[in-house]
Amino acid sequence: MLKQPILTAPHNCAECPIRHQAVCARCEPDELDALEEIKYYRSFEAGQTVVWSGDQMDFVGSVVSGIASLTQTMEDGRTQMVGLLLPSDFVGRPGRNGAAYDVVATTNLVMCCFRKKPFEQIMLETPHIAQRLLEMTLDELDAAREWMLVLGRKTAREKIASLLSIIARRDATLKPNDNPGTTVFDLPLTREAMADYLGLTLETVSRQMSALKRDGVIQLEGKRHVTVPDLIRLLEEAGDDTDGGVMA
Amino acid sequence: MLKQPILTAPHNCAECPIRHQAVCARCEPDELDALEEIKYYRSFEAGQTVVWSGDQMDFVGSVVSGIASLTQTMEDGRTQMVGLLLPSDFVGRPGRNGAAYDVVATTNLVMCCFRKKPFEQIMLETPHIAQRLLEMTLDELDAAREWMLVLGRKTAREKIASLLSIIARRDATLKPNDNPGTTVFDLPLTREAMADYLGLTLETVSRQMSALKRDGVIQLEGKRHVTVPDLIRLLEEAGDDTDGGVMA
DNA sequence: CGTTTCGTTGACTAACTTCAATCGTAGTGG
DNA sequence: CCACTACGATTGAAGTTAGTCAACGAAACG
Repeated sequence: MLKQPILTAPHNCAECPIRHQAVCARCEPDELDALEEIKYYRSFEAGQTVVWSGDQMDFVGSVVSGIASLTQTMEDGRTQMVGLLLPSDFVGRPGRNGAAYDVVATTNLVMCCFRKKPFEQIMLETPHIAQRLLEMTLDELDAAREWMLVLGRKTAREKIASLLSIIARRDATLKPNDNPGTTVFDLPLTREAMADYLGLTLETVSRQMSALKRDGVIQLEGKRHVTVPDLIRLLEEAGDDTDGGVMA
Repeated sequence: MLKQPILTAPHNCAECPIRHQAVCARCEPDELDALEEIKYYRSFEAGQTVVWSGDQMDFVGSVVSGIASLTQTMEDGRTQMVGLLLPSDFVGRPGRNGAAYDVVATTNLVMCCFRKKPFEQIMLETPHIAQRLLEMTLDELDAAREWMLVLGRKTAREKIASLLSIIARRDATLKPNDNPGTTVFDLPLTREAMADYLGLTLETVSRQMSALKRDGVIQLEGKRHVTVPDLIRLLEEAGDDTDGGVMA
């Protein structure tokens, strides 16, 4: 595994990078104080498992930095990634004890955790938190459903293009546009993780990556560094509606 | 299309069949009164579209009786069902104007609708509603993620068995167990709808239904009436974890 | 410099789709 | 009442896509 720097946790909410996106986004100062009381940071190295499916889970929390994945595994070993957790995403389910999925750190990861019982209590008293959590959950549901279309109906090539689009779009909103139309990013996933996300084998992922490269849809430097010369072209390859409209 | 009786709407919340499962489940009498003010019933015939993806949606609501489906369609016509809405399920998203999916009545359908703006207002003032909606949304998210495993990793035969399991399990909880181990139900979906749900072609659905019948996993009378002599066997065919444990 | 991990590529196979013919039942109109 | 049609469903044969098995390549680590 490539050595990555271990990121350090912020010292308090004021300097927290996800302060205005996470479950605490709408909290007033006094509400934040209540959360500070029950919060602690945890760091994980790439590859570490944060929670095992079925295990007792005594905390909930937010991804502060790094990427984690939610995966389900069948008895015979087939696995499907069912969620990709980016900074500000929420982990855990208030009102339930056992974890439903494995949570694995895909990169080095810092999480802001809240002890579950007190968090549930605070949530009852703090509509701002419950409202924000509802909003985030609805967004996740939309993302999951969009992914169902990818898994159920798209070809291998379209699946790869869809995944790259998502990552490219996210990076495009994060970074200011240096070159208009051109997008550059590093894949945060191994070929195997991509395969688990897309319901493919890693060989098929590799082949389709090579095909997209051969056809000029993407450029690759090393295994992970991707350049997208024409984002519209990539979206067309993904089979998404591109004709000017806002994405669904 | 087979003629079905048009179901009539309940007259008030007290006699509503979904009173204790829907978004209003935890409401106090005075909270129900507020909802009664802004509610109205709508009926749809099997096959009718309730909402078109992208359209303005000026209401939210609950399925009272019947079944509806959420579907996404690509430009070239490929469609994927992304949700199956059963009685008590919630339709629409507070805080968003456009519908993200097509909502189609699969059977005759009665919905309890709330005008959207006032509903959003009531939700802000009524934690019982927001809490229940959060809980329901988390459940739907779990269902969507379970479905991602089905779509991404299961074989055609396992997919069919998974769908039958879900319907069988639902009917088993609804009806008291007449014959222990034996489950009987009517499929609420055409072969094409099953295919759209499972990310298959209708031919493959038909072939695998025949195969499951040939192998004695299910019995068929007509196209729709299904008998499952051994539910455990069906669950094994679905590839689900059956060894005594609680389902994930 | 060997070892490990991740990725690529090739040959072959299996699973599912596509195209097409046929069946059965329910509703329709002569 | 009975053909006629429409629709859903089934089945077969051929075609395509992605999976499987296997060898090899490249970079990083100790």
